[in-house]
Amino acid sequence: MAGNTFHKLRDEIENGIVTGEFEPGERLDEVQLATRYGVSRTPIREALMQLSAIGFVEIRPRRGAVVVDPAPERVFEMFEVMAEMEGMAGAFAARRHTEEDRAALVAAHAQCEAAAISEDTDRYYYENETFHRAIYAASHSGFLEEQCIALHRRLRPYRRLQLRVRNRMKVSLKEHGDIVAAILAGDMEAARTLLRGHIAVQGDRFGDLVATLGKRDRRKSLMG
Amino acid sequence: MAGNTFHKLRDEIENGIVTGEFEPGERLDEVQLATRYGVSRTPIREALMQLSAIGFVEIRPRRGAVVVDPAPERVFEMFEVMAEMEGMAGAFAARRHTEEDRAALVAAHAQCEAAAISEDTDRYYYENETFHRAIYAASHSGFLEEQCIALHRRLRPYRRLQLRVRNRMKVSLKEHGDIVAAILAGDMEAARTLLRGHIAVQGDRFGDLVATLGKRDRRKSLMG
DNA sequence: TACGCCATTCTTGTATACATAAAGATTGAC
DNA sequence: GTCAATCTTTATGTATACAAGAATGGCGTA
Repeated sequence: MAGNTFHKLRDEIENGIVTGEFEPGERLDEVQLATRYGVSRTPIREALMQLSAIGFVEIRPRRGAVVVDPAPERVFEMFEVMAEMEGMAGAFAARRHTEEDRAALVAAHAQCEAAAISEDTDRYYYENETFHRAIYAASHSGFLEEQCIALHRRLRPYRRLQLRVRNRMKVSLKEHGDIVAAILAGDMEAARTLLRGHIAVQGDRFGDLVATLGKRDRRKSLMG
Repeated sequence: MAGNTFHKLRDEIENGIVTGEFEPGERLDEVQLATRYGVSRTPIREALMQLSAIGFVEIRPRRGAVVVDPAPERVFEMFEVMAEMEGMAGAFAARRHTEEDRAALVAAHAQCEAAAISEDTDRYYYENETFHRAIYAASHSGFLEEQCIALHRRLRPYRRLQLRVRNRMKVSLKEHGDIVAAILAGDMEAARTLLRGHIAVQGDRFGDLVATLGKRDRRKSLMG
């Protein structure tokens, strides 16, 4: 076994949470995970410790680890902060982007457009992520980039169905276009405002999120 | 031993890093820590795992844990993000503060003023933290509050001498006054801008930080 | 004397064993 | 029949044991 099993396990379990394999509120049994991954409890525990520090799981003393199941208000707060962080990244990008950043942004936007035209939501989801990461990179703040990526991952379980909403892809693409224009024009405040609005949970998307959270709560109450 | 030794150890070690007992770049020997705290290596490792997930320590495979020693640019980036996060909290606070928040803010500001008048930098440092936490609380975003507190802690090793700079306390107090006014007036953008400027590393403070980092780097190079 | 190779030692990473608290079941009393 | 108390069971928390990769020092050779 390579030197850093716990690191791989951390990624593995985190991925399971992010993709919804382990649902919010689900109990994470140490021995069960250990047998599943063919290791002992020790590296499993170390992985869970790391995940608890990031906020993916909660470890209650003597009662084991569960996937964090934040209250709806907390999820809204997280989206709210995400919106501001993206705005921040956009503002920095507008001020600091290089020629390469510009090319990457335009290319990522074009890929999103292609995905939107072919109405391939899965592909759009992927290209959308590339687009946003291009903005983070263009901010030229490695720290901000990391923070954005981390928060983005944490929110992924709550963003799953968003793009399947009617017309969301087209609206999203239009917003991307405006964002690219603002960044390339070096307009910090426009980039900030547009990105904030692009991410923010408001209008229809508010209802979508409520529906998602509602489903989750129903399931939870069924399970006791 | 109570059920959550690793949790206490995590706080203990994190505190050691924050207060400078464990300096950036310092190696954290597992058995050494274990004997020091009178426990086995297991909970020590679990604590270190958590600290590595937050970014306080770095665990290199098969080569142990060291206190993270970020490059100067990274420290600047962290301050930059901190400034924006504080601005965010201020903007939210301006919009959402309640009567109790208002009272807490005014009271915290008064305590800062008292500390400044008595020229007690240690006390001002403490009251200043209370003041900023009052702003986080007034943002009415538990998530943002947590993020701000966490980043604030991470930056503490680099903020140590800041208030001892000539006149910094008076300038800081003046800025606090303007910030309180903006928040109480409900002026989101003024609160944001003022707090951003209050935290940002610029002008004299840039030099102070460079000096601090310089000292650290010199030490590091002496140690190989 | 300097450089490189090998052996020893030390430390980390993982597994297992043991202690203990919480959850669940069973029995007894009212 | 229901509730409660106790015992059993199960899983977590910690310690210890073992395996294996780095670091270190010594030895030999150029």
